[in-house]
Amino acid sequence: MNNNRRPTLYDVATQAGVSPSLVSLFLKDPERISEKRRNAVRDAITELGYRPSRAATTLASSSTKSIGLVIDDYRNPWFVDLLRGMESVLSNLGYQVMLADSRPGENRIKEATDGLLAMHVDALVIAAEPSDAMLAKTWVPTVVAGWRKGVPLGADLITNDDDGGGSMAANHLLGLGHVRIGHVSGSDGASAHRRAGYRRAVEAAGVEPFISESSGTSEEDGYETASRLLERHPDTTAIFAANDSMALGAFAAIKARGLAVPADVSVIGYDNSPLAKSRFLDLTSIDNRSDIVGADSARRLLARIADPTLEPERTLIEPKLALRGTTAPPR
Amino acid sequence: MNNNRRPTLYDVATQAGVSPSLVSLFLKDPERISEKRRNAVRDAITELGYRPSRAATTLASSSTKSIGLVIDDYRNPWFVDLLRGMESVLSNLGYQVMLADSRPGENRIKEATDGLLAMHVDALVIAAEPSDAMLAKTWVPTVVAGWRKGVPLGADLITNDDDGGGSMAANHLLGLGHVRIGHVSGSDGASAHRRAGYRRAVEAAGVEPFISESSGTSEEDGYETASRLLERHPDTTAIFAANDSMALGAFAAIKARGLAVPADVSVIGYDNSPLAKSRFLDLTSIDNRSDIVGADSARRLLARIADPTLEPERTLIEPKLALRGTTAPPR
DNA sequence: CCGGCATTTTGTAGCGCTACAATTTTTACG
DNA sequence: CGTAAAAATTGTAGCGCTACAAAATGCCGG
Repeated sequence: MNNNRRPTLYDVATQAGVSPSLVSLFLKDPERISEKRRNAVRDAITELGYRPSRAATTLASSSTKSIGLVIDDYRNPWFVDLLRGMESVLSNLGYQVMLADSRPGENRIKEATDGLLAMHVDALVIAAEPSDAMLAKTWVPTVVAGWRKGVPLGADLITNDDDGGGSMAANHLLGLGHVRIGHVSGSDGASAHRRAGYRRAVEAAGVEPFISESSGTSEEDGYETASRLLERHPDTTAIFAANDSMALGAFAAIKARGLAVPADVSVIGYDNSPLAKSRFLDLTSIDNRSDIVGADSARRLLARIADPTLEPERTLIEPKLALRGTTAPPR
Repeated sequence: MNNNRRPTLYDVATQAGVSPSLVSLFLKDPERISEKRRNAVRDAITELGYRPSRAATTLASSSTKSIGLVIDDYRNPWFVDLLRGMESVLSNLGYQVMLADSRPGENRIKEATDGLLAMHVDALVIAAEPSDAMLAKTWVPTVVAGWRKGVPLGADLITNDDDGGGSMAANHLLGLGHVRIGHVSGSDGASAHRRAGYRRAVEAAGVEPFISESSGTSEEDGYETASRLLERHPDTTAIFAANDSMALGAFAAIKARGLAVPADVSVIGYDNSPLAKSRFLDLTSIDNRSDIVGADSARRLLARIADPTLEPERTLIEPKLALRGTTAPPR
């Protein structure tokens, strides 16, 4: 760190003996200027340690080539797949993804969104529970990713088929021959859909649903809820947990009762998180394909940036079973 | 989304019947203007759906009240504690933290840093392996958080005492009465320090170190390395893993040999990650107190923002044992 | 060696905001 | 009431960059 002020494009221009416009041109596409000047400018930039000011660029140009992503919690790394999915279509086009989390527990999702909009993102992906008010005057194309309670105005919706995934989980257990299948459910919107799918599938098979509902979605919630379920239905041979963390809690509850997975009780989770993929846990799970959601969101947004008159759409992404070692036929 | 262009401060001023300066004043501190105008401005803002342009604010003012944080990988949620630690001291002061990851495997850490600097962050925390070149002309106060290989120029260093933590882990096991203590080590800088601490502690106790070194730091690496260790030293009664993920891998290796944790083999990890805290895994671990590193980094940066002539410092943060159920005396 | 055209380079005017000095309004008090 | 001091409000000049039209330069055949 040097005590002089940070160099500007004008400093570079002076140093290289060219006009500021030329430096600007260089920044946008070095190929467009003569080799002689190009070298001069490049050298000046290196020598001065110049870095363009994004603020100035943003202000002077209408597009920022960046897309905002609002997530609810960094601790829930499911968003990483979403992010990589977005980047897979955006990076080549020179777009950047900017991330903001909503500071869980503080309902800062509006603030997170505003922050991103304040940075002039060209478009927005909201992967958290949005409110209508938030979306009313966004001024940029927006997609809501994942299942959400509200039906937001003017935004595309790219949704994981949590309902279908719930059925898929239940059908997997039914297919293995289980008939006493409990469901450990959570409190969020996605859980509600997974629960509905589960219920539909077991009822279609003529089996009675056992649902134990929690007030949260954490491992601890999973533990308590699964304990309650096993208490009430000691003959349960399989548990479908609303997400992988809760499945881990269910493991703990099963272990606490002296039972084994999958010998006594099969367990299937949801999200196909790193947890599920772990060699030690080896948890059968439902993969909701966030990477595809991310890529689709990005494509949709690009389309709406190109043509803002496009009508909002709604897309459903099919989940996939990730078969591992925690589910087996009943004894 | 409305098709008109996004409103500016001038639109608000016109709508509220005041000067732009007044609106600017309102934005900085609503208390400083008369109640009458304050209401008029507030109403105009709501009605127009106005959001200040951060780019313009940044450009017009010298400080952006934001601090950049460069991490290596979003998938490794250890950074969350760091982030919260920073926020705990910064939020009250109106500072914001901006995050960028280095896109693991692409060595994009310079790009991440440049991106943050392009946004005019007032200061920088680098929680990834920095290169000297990167830091040469940063123009802003910088601290490097966590242990790193290089000795960077002009930056503060706030370091977890990984060496001390390694000793702490070994001493915990020695204290329980173990004498055949293996160490499953990883490939990064932090691992090297933890390894050195382990070695020092066991040698001081007159016990022979068994170290099995991996080429990575993942769960899979932990599995392979622990398997190798148990192969060579079947009488091992305790394993110290270089991080919690690798500890999970060690669990898998122990289970694969038909042994139990902690009855046959005790396991201690490092990082005190959510994984370790899990009720099911209940893993004894070393907490490297990233929250404190974050808070200290923030404080240090604030001091250097206030007085840029301050000399870089080096601080060591003491780790702490997080005692749980995977360590016990040997049979 | 020149016109005519393509290519490269430059000047000018903002983008939306804040700093700060200047001005106007309000308040306090003799 | 008048006036000085305090409080509230405003005008002006950039911050560092890009867009775009205008100017300069290079290149070609005749």
